[in-house]
Amino acid sequence: MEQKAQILFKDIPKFYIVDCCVVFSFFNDKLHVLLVKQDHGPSIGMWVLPYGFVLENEDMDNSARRILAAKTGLVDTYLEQVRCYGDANRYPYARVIAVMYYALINIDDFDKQQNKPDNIKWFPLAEVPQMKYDLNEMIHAAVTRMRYRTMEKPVGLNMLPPLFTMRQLRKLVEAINDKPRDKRNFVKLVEEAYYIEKTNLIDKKNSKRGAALYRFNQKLYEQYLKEKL
Amino acid sequence: MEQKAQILFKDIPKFYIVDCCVVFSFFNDKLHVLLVKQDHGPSIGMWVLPYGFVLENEDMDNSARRILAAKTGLVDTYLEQVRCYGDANRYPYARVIAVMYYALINIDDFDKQQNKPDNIKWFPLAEVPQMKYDLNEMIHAAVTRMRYRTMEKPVGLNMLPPLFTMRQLRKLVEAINDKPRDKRNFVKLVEEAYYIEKTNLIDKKNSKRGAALYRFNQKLYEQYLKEKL
DNA sequence: TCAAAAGTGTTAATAGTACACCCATGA
DNA sequence: TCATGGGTGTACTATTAACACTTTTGA
Repeated sequence: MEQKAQILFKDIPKFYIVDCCVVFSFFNDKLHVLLVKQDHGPSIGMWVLPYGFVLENEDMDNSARRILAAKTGLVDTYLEQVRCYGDANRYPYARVIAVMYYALINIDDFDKQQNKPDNIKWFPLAEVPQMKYDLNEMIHAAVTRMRYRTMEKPVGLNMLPPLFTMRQLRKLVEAINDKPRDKRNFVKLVEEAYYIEKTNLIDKKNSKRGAALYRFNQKLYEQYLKEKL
Repeated sequence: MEQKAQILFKDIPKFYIVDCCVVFSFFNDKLHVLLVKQDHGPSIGMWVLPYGFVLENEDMDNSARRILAAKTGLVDTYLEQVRCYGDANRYPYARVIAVMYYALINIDDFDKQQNKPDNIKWFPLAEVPQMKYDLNEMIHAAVTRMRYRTMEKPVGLNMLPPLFTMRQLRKLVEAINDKPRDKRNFVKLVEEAYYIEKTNLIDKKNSKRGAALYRFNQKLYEQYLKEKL
């Protein structure tokens, strides 16, 4: 294989590749994005997206998972590639092609982690600072894609704990779409999505009266998908 | 810059990058995809997507345009990146990362071109052959994205001539969504999208009575977008 | 006892779907 | 004169949006 490749790929240029992650979480009724303060290199002191080089023999998606785990400690997170940024001059120090992913994580899982890097910080989406290169554009593209995907599939639940109240869910949807929802209409909407099942459990942390806890049911979701056809 | 890069990027692996194009056109009331019969290399004789290596100092999108122009002769085509395929073993002869685009072209413009390569062929979408690697998956992803995009923006018109009849437009939409439309309801839909303006011109090629020709009006479209807010 | 969040139905407006006949023309 | 595709309106259904009061309970 190596010899064949040498003939076929003679004089073909090669490129550095980085995976960039736009990591979303939800708390204080707001979407947040995780940024990293650079501690070396030409952007030292600047906020950037978590990134890392793709390695030899490493699937590109796995590379993104590795980079994500390095900053958050989390594995098995929801991760989706958005697109690739390949302009010749996007990064001034070398030709580096960036493949951008977004991840959806539950902030409780993140908070539980030990030994988190101290150069990371959650920014509310509306307060993300101006960054270098095309990083702000990346976040914008990630938000757009995430919005679309959360309408199409219930992946937004990755930003909530396994048990959540109707209020939490509504606030999440409001934050994702940056638009308030009528409380009663929202309940009806969720009831139609019957794969979000009401449990007998009551959350007493956020109200005196207590609120019913709901959870995602995978089996019911598969049934729901079949019925929708 | 080169010296700095040598320090920063010491021991970082580099990769070959190809752009792949899923080229769509519309004729005989069907969507078609352009495939290329390989005339060299390990897949000789097989149908593949038009592809080519990204060059040094070439923006990745421009690379896709160059590749597209080589097969179709067309410039200024509608082109959108879909995503990047980066599994370590996706291509067995070397680590090659593919960035996939789709293009929408008007078949009349294509047919007008001189000196077209003779190893290319239009396949109706339903008759695309089984191909090597992840190429069929790429087409599927391109169709999905193209469907979504054509609902969101009138980019599907790139597959019609500048002047088109209501029937052509309806057949195009039917082909894109693989679903028939009621003729009368469709007219109402297009009338609401008032940026598709009726001209005084009549097409007599496809019917004895003659059919009104419509065209896209960019100014009206911008106005429409403003009003939609 | 009262503040704070939970829970709960009905009506109006809008958007989408179903459906069938006459028209103009060239062959 | 007739076969072919062009053109047109109305009624029904489904979906979405608007809207306000009562309940529970811990502090």
